[in-house]
Amino acid sequence: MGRAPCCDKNGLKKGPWTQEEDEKLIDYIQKNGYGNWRTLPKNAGLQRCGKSCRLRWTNYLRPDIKRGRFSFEEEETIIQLHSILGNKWSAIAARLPGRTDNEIKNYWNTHIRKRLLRMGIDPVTHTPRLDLLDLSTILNSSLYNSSQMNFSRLIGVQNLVNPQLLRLANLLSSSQLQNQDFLPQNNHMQSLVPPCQLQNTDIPTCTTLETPNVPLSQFRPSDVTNFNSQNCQQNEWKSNQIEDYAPISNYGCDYVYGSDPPPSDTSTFQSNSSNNFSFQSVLSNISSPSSSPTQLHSNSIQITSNSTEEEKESYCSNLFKFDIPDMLDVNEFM
DNA sequence: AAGCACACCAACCGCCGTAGT
DNA sequence: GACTACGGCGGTTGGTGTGCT
Repeated sequence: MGRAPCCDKNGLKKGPWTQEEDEKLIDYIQKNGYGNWRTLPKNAGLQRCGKSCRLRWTNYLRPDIKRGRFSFEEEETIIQLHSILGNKWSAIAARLPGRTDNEIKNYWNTHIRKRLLRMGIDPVTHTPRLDLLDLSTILNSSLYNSSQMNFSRLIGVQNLVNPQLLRLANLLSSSQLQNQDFLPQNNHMQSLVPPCQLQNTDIPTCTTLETPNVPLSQFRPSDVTNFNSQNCQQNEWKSNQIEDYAPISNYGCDYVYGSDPPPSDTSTFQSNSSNNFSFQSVLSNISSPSSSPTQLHSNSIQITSNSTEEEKESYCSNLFKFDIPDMLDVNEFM
């Protein structure tokens, strides 16, 4: 059944808060704390509904709220977290001390989202907006028909493939995804999209660590862990080809699965004997935005809170790229 | 100066999950 | 299990400010 409105329409004020109301609310909470929002306005002498009081407190009056412009580090953190969490503003806000979900949401919608759109990047999927491949191409390809098909492998190369297709592919293969051990440790790249299918576009692509729209809780590091490069050479991938298609977002992907804690140098894509990504380390990296994110690229631009939109945009272009030092490293990753 | 369009952001709305009865 | 109250969340709205013509 439907719920009653959170507040009676009789006599309860709406709209912008006055200074007097703010003072009443602050004074009451300082003396009594905030527990029962339902009864708080009455006790505090406010003609507001509890919901309105809670919102005013959590989004504006709370003493630990940091006001003012977002720093570039904060902005980058938001982008990184959004690529993983999606529109989970409260979850993102939890990683940005002093910022509220509402503030982050507003900032995303008014600044970051527009910038990404200008860059041709879908702010929802964090991938280029153009559909690079149509479904029939994928479904008719050896990729789909392969008896050893494992779409989860594509997580590591989803930068090469339309994410919508990957979603569908993952859906189709959901039964396979229930089994973490189905993937043998050899012959991994057998069913990857051949480069010839990927050369139809020069559009730089980017990706997120997580398959778009797949809840974080459903993401299994093993999907990526099982992804390695032994058969990469079969596909005759060349480093220049990869550069054409592989500007994956850094998004913490600098780290190597299994290398927990993360290496201190996150400036380039890392690869070591484990050939693994560490999703945990990704998250821990994200939680530590102080780790000099502006050093991600050698041609990085010095970004400050005073940087222009163009400078930020330029930097964001780099943010959506992987550094791929050479073919060897890429193979190790794959 | 007036009118318009756009940007920004505080606040609201409606839905959902959970706990209590 | 059904119902209700409540807190929390994400999407949206609308008022205000700003810049352009």
